[in-house]
Amino acid sequence: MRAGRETGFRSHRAGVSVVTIQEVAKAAGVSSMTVSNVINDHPNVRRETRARVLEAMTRLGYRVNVAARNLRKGRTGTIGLAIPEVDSAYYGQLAAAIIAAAERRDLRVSIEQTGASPESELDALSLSRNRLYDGLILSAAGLGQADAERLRVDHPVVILGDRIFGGPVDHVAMPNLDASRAATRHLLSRGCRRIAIMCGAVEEIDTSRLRLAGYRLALEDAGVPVDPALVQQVGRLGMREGARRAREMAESGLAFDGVFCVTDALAMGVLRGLADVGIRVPDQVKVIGFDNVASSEFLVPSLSSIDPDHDGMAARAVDLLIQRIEQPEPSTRHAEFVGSFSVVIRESTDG
Amino acid sequence: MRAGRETGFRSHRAGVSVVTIQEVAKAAGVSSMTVSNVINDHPNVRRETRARVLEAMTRLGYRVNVAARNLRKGRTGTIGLAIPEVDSAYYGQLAAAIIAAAERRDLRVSIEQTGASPESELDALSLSRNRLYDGLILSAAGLGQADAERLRVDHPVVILGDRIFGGPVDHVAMPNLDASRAATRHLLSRGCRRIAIMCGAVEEIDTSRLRLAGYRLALEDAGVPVDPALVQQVGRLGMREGARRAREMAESGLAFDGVFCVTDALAMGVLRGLADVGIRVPDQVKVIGFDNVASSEFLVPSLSSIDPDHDGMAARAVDLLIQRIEQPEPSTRHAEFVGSFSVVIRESTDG
DNA sequence: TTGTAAGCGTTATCAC
DNA sequence: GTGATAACGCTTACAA
Repeated sequence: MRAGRETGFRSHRAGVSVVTIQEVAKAAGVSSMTVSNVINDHPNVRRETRARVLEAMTRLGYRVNVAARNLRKGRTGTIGLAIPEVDSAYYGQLAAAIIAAAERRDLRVSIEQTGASPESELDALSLSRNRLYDGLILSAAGLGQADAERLRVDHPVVILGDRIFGGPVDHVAMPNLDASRAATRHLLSRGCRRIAIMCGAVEEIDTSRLRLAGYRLALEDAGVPVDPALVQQVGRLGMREGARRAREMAESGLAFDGVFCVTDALAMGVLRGLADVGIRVPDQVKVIGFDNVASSEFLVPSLSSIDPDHDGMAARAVDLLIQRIEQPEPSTRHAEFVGSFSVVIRESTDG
Repeated sequence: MRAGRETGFRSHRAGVSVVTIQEVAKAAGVSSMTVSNVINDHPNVRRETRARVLEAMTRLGYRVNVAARNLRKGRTGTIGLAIPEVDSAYYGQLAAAIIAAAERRDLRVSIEQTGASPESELDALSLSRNRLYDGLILSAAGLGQADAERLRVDHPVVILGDRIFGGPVDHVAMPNLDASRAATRHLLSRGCRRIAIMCGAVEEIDTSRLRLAGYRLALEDAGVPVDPALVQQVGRLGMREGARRAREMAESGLAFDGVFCVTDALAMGVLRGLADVGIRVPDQVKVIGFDNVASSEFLVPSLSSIDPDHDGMAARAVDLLIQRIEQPEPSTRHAEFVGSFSVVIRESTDG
């Protein structure tokens, strides 16, 4: 294991030597502390000394060992972001917003994919508690209200999403109810009276349940009866499911003149499914989605949608996490923040 | 800094105690080594001892300190994946494929966004060399052939992409030339004779240049002259640029009956742009993309595309990286792997 | 302005 | 099967 300590070299792997701060110090004729001070831009180093150290660092090819630094500092400068999938437009955009917000606060972000399983989400939590990250932003899709207590950890965590409210953690949520109500109201304002909603299962408190509630409120506001046949629940909130269900709805003879989809992915599928069966959007049926993913603007017809304030939510989540990291006051009450939204009107409802 | 060592508690942050292996050891009446052996599932621990240790661990709420372990082991069990953007369908799918491949090899993946800037890409490289990751898969978009030498590092790196060939690193590339030739040939086979290509600037060796070369070859194969007016270079390979340029092409009076777009994002934009000016796809113009992103199947019309073997490329990249990690033979020749592809025919070329 | 000493929490080594 | 010891490479605290 030891290989020529005297020579000033140690190796982890055959043939590859690792330069330490000590070796730089020896080469520059200073102590290791001075090297450390140079690395960390501490003021109390003479220009000349600094130059000598820097020269030695370059010459030897020195690289900090982040693991050692993290161990010593008890901080990593990195936060974890756990999302269900990296290959979805929505979570991609969310991740980009979080990265941007964290960067402004000099934090790195490490993205972790959970596949929406409760186990993986708890794993991510563990890793964070294991001091791999200074804190974790968890976009919960697998864990539910019943698991709220498991989030009672002595480590900074912010929950993003709609499955856990009032838990023992800070929480940033979407404006589900109001936004869905507005989306449905928009369809009503365009003359729709038989408005379907396409959502996921609503056993738990989650995105689908909240958005369904908004839909119902809007219909009640307008005095339009809620027809259970128009509540279409699908297994996954993806394009394939949206397309298939839209075709089924049309072929079953169900009468509808509008569809509110709880995600843009579903809505993209619906546009496709309606095209398959020759239903014209927006002439015969109007469609609105939720999330305003980047591609919605470029679909044919372009897709009306709810634009949630990704950037605002991301900034808030990062802020909350940083607060917890810097001042972990276990007794502090936990924040619940709900983002804002706007209705983006495009061709799919503009007929 | 020290807070009641006697009580068995130490704290990094006010009010938050951190349980160490030592404390578990004391509580279980064993040495810290035995605890370590239990944690790491070493065989040489008596069942009874193991039980006692596990009980103490649970009782005290022990969590490994990953930083300490990484420092001691010289390994992190994590590889870095540096991609230009996390909010693009293509890179999202690529990341998902890499994560899946790495998971099969018991490696975690940390995703890093570079924004396609050379500096960020070199940053990612540094972090990896700083032993934050065991190795790095770098999807280069900012660095070019001229920077190849900067990749000569004593640390495992695999380059993914088309901007650096024959560099001092392992390299996994797309089948650009053949696939573009096949895409163009497909348009020819559907009767197109005035085929435009939409690509990025081609100053350097990169995706656009290689795909343009494939396009030219296919035309030459078929004896169709290459009209420079049909080579449309745009600034970014995104939807917005595709849409704008398609409109401009149509409005300028340029005659074309097919468009080969070097990314599906461009192609989505083109479909939109052509719709804006009332050109019917595929009747008047046929369109084919490249990448076969998930949404292409659901567009109206659905988009023909080149399906690169993401999974195969991802698996290969991870394999190569693992080889380098496990047996860092600096002298080994560097591998160049080119993936396979298939042409996926959909409505946009099927008229 | 610079150096000394100690220790962050873990695991490899080797002795028992 | 278990334990004592010594690092891993770095930075905080304090002394010079």
